[in-house]
Amino acid sequence: MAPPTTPELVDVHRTAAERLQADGQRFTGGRRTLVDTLVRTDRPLTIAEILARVDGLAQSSAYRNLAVLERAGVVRRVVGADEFARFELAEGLTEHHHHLICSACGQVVDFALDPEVEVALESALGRVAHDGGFTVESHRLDLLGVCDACA
Amino acid sequence: MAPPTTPELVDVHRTAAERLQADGQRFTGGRRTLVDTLVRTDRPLTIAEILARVDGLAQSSAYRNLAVLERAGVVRRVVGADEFARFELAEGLTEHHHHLICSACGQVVDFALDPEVEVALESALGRVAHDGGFTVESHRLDLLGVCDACA
DNA sequence: CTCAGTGCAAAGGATTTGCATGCCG
DNA sequence: CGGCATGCAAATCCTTTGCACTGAG
Repeated sequence: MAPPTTPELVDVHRTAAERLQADGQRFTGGRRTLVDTLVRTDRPLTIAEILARVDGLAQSSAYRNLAVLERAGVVRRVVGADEFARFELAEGLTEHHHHLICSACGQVVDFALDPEVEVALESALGRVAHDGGFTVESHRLDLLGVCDACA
Repeated sequence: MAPPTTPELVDVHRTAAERLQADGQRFTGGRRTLVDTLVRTDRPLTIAEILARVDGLAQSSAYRNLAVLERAGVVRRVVGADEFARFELAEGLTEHHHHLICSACGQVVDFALDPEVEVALESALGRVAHDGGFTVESHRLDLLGVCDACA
C-alpha cells in the first residue's frame, strides 16, 4: 500500500510540454499551475478542490484547461462513486496505480498493485483485447467499498 | 472472450424480488420490465436505449426505478467514457465480468477474465484493501480503447 | 381506503459555451 | 499586430424532483 512514487517535477513539466505541443497546444501559466497542483497531491482532485487550491482560477478555465490537458494525454479524468469528476496526472507522469473508491463519501485514494499480479493481469487483458478485436489504450481497476472514515 | 452465461430468467426474477423485499421495496410491473430488458442484453444500456426498448415508459420512472433497483442491489450503474449512465444487472444476477469501453463512441461491451487470473487478482485486492483499512464491496476492471467499428 | 408507483412538466446542478478582453508569441 | 487563453455569465443537458393521478393490496 506504498503510495506511488512521483517523477521529478522537472520531468513532469517537460513531458507535459511535449505532449501539449504534439497536440498543438501551448503550456500556459494556467495549465502549468494545474499540473503543479496535481503533482502535489496523492489522489485525484475534484474541480472544487482544484479551485480551492488555485487562487484566482476561473471555473471555466479549470474545465477548459483540464479538457485540453486530457486530450493531450497529460491529465486523466477519474470517475468515482459520486457525481463529481476528478482529475489526476496521466500515465507516464505518475506511476501506474489504481483507486480505492468510497461509496459513502466518494473519496478516491490511490494504491499500487503487487507488480507480479499487475503483470499477470496485463498479459491476460492483452489476450482478451486481442480476441475481442479491440485496441486497448489503458485499463482501470478500482476497488469499491467503504473507507475507514465512513465505516 | 465467451460472453458471460445468463442465469435462468426465473432465478433472476426470484433473486430480484428477494433483494427488493429485503430493501422494503415492491417488485412492480415496471421494475420487472426493466429487469427483463437488462436480462435480454449482453452489455450495459443507457437510459435512452432502455426507453427505446420499453414502450410507454416515462423517463422519470426509468430513472426512479433504476435508482431503487440499484439501492436494492439488483442493478448496477456503469460509468463509461461518455456522459451517459449505463445500467446492467448486479452481481449474482449475471456472471462476474468486466468491460471493454470504446473511448471513441462510448460503447460498453462485456467480457470475462480468465478464471485463474481473476482469482489471483481478487486475492491481491483483498490484501490491498486489508492493508489500507478499507472494506471492499466489489471491484471493477475496465479496458479503455477503441472498438472495431470506430477504428 | 391507503399508500406506493407513475407521468408530465418544471427544477437542479455539474459542465459547457458565447463574447469581450488581455496577454504571449 | 494576430490569435489563443481567460473571466464572467448565460446556456446546456443529463438527471432529479414536485405534484396530481392511478392502481395494487
